[in-house]
Amino acid sequence: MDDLEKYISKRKKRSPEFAKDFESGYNDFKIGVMLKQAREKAGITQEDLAKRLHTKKSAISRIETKSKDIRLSTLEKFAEAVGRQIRVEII
Amino acid sequence: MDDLEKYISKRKKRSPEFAKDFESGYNDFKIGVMLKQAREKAGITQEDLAKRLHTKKSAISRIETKSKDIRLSTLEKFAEAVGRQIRVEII
DNA sequence: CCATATGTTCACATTTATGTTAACTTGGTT
DNA sequence: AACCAAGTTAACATAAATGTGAACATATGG
Repeated sequence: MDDLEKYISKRKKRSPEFAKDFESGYNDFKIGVMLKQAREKAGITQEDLAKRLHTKKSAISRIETKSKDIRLSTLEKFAEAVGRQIRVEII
Repeated sequence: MDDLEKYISKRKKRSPEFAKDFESGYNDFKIGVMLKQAREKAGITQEDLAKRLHTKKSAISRIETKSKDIRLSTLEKFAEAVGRQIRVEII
């Protein structure tokens, strides 16, 4: 069980709401968690990231915790701002 | 050079507009091309697909040819409707 | 403890993807 | 040619992501 799965499992226990959304919807909650971890790994705060993306920390927080859907362009900008990249495959 | 690259190369030659957008923007044009190929490989028409997604063929066409951005949920629904799946990675 | 940095949540504004209809084009068939 | 299926494009409506500011919460160091 990797970091991502551990985090999700922990958060599910704390929040039945999160668990429900996570199971039922698309994988966007997972994406939020992945993005949060990518940012933390890069060692930057939400506010720093917000500045790089010319937005606000509240928007970053929303993406990482509450958003149920996200645009591909947002995903790409976020990833690039933390020094990463997005790969999308149709499998 | 695989099918996707061949198609893109051909379309670039025909349309400088497409070439420009394709190079500069995010990879959403590529996504459109990938989705189109996935649909064709599944052997269904835009209209059939539109029905499966409870939308119209014009919306499908727009996604495949003109859209510069797309929601993750739309991507996932499209892929599922042609019997495929989306994988998103942060690399 | 207090203070400060970091993150969350809410409400409303704005932007933009998507829904929808209709007209048009293209490609193939007879 | 005329016909038909499939795809494209444009215009406008609607829904939803994102922008923005403020208030609140939660850490974390002094």
